Amino acid sequence: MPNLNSTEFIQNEISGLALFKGMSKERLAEILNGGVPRMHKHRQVLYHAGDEAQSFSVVLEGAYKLVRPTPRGDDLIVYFATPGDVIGALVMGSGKPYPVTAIAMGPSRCYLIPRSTFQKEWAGDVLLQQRLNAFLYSRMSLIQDEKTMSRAPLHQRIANLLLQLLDRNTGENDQILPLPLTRQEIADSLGVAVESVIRVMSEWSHLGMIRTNDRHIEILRPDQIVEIIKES
Amino acid sequence: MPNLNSTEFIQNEISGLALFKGMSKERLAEILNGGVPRMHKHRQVLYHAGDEAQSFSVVLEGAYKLVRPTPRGDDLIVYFATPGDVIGALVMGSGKPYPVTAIAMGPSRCYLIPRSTFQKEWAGDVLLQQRLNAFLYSRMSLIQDEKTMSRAPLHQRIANLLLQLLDRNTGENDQILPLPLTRQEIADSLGVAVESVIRVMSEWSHLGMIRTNDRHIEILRPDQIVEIIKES
DNA sequence: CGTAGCCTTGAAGGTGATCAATGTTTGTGG
DNA sequence: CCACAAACATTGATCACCTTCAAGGCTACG
Repeated sequence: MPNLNSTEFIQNEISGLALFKGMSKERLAEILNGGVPRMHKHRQVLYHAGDEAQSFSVVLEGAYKLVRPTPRGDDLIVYFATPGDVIGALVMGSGKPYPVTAIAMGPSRCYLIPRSTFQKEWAGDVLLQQRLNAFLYSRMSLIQDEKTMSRAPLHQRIANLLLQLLDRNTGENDQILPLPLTRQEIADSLGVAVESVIRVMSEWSHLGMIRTNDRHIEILRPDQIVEIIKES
Repeated sequence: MPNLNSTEFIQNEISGLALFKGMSKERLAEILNGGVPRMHKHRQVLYHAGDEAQSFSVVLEGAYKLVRPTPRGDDLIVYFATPGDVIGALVMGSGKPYPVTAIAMGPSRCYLIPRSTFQKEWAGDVLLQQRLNAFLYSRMSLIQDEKTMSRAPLHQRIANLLLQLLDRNTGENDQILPLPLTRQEIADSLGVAVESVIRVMSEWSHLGMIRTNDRHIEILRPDQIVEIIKES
């Protein structure tokens, strides 16, 4: 950890994100006005569904899951947010409460920006609006992709999810999923029972296609996983 | 049908939509520049998934379904677009081909605007971008709502869909769904088999909860449908 | 008046859910 | 550092729900 002025150091880090590409230092300072970095421990809650939406965040490190409670007790995971993602920003414009709960997956870090800054600086900035649009659009595409497989057998849907997440990998170690993931979370993301997920993935483990080490899933044979999706 | 100058008449009609609320006549003319009204017959295709995205549309009358082909032969419906909706606009910014196929449900009418107008007038307009954002956001909410019910029994998911669509009703006849809908389309929207949908809805028909007349579904007992979603 | 699209019904079968019990790892506090 | 709790992974048995396949009827429309 370099021992820099905290605010300045973080602004340097943030300026590298796609969301802020090509913006001047001065503009960036306005856009981030009033923001603070925040650390979260594993399973710590950033905000609850139903809370008044008073801030939004840029993910810097680790990962957060966006979760919706279901009528039954169990949760449904709507999105996995990884570094560079913005969470909670989409609701800023509407004046409604948060629609989902955000929970850290492993130790994570984000930059938390007050709602007032959104209204003053973000809402009227065409470029930012365009980029938020692009985020929303890609999230929608992911959901639709998965929905398209709703009639496919479970092993295909799991394979699809793993590959989706693997695609987010940046740089080195491109065989390990970029976020710690339990079988329960995979099940919650697909809307199926844990046991079903376990049965599928246990088989893959025995076949040597994947390996799990403390919630970190390694894809040993991506080619075989791809094959699973394609088969009849 | 009043016999007015076509362009002017339609601009009058369009100016009433939420998307363009509060815009001046002059600005509206710029925004709609190069656009043409277009009629579609039942089942006629507005554009195909994979086609180069050269235009987008505002729905004026009737309805369009946005469809994704699945690996198997069958289709999956990702959205029902009704009057006031914009379709194809979200992909304009990305330079990619259309991600879905748009098909008219019953005789329908839309206003088709060239991509160039989007780039010249829409992309740089903060207000329009905000409103497109809001559209995207509400579509996302609908999909998530439905995904939240993925583990619920089928009759609850069908009930949820019907109520979602009933909510779009504008004014009179608030018991009849605002678009002609086949059982096949309900099945394609939920990602289940037609026969399953039929079995559920036939029972409801016999119980007098719904009634179907040439693809127009009437909800006779909304209260009972609501009850179904809540039970256990 | 025939075809195409849509609806219906029945029988058989499979996939994944549920329930229950147990093992394993991680994290916490004395 | 140990003990205990909590979270996570696993396995088996049973069963319900939905799918699939097949056959037939109804209605709209050219």
